Amino acid sequence: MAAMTPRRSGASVTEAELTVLRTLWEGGPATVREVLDRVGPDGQDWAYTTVQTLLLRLQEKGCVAADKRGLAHVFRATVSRDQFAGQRLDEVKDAILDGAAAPLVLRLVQNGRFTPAEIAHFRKLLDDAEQRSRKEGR
Amino acid sequence: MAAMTPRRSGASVTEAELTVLRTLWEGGPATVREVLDRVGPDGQDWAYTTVQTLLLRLQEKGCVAADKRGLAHVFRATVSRDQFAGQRLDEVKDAILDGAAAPLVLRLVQNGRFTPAEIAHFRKLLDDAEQRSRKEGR
DNA sequence: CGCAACCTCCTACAGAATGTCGGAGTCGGT
DNA sequence: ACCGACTCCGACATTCTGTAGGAGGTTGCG
Repeated sequence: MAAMTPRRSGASVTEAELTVLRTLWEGGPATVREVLDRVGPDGQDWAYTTVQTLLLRLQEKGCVAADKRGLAHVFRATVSRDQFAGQRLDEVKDAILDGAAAPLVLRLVQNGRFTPAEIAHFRKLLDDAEQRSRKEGR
Repeated sequence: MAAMTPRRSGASVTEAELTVLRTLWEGGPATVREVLDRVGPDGQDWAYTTVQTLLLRLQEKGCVAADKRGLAHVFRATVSRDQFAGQRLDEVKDAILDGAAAPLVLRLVQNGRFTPAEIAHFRKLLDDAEQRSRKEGR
């Protein structure tokens, strides 16, 4: 019996890692200890090295980068929250819908709450999209 | 050192499982052997029981159901492709963006290609969304 | 100067998740 | 009774995840 084929290379940030990543998005760059302090109030009772490992793995996955400040490393997210969500979104779109975006837009717009400004923005984007499809249409 | 905390209850269909699920979406209900025949051309050289296991696990996860036809089971997806993608979408939205849908709509509409009909539909939905926000606004 | 307080790097490990079956037992037709 | 197709149950090698421990370097302070 053959063994499991190697897992996909890139992404796939885990739950715990995501928790850490979120603290960076929400509170900005931080050292291991700072992250530890940030998640503490949320019930995460991790050991110092646990946070460190998580940050390390996140670094290997390219989601965070570290700068030296004195002897400590200051970690910062290298992808914005929106970019990150966008990647995940594309994975869903491509892996499940073969790239079809319409069903997702549909759901999002039907269930979501948006500010008038956001709605106006979307209208504008739709105009652009319409232009694109018209232009490429012939 | 404590062990890993139990994984989230519901979803989380794996790669291999998704491959199987897709054959059901694309080719309709099928028996183990039929699924096997469907994935063969795509390079998947699985053993009969492998497909069976995948289908079984998918059943446990509630994504497919089986009906008896003679002695064989005919499996069918219990969630549509769109529903499934929608769930995944919501996971991304909630886990990463705390429920904010706007960034996702933005990306989707900016990068996607849509037919005039789809665009018209989206416009309509935006009108509805606007109504909702207006009504609830005061 | 020597120690306490921090930090980093490397290694470890238990349990769950995944991918992949094998084999025993059952059912229907020839 | 035998063959082929099916199902059910169990198994296992790897990898992934969560969670650390411990050795060893820095540094400010009494």
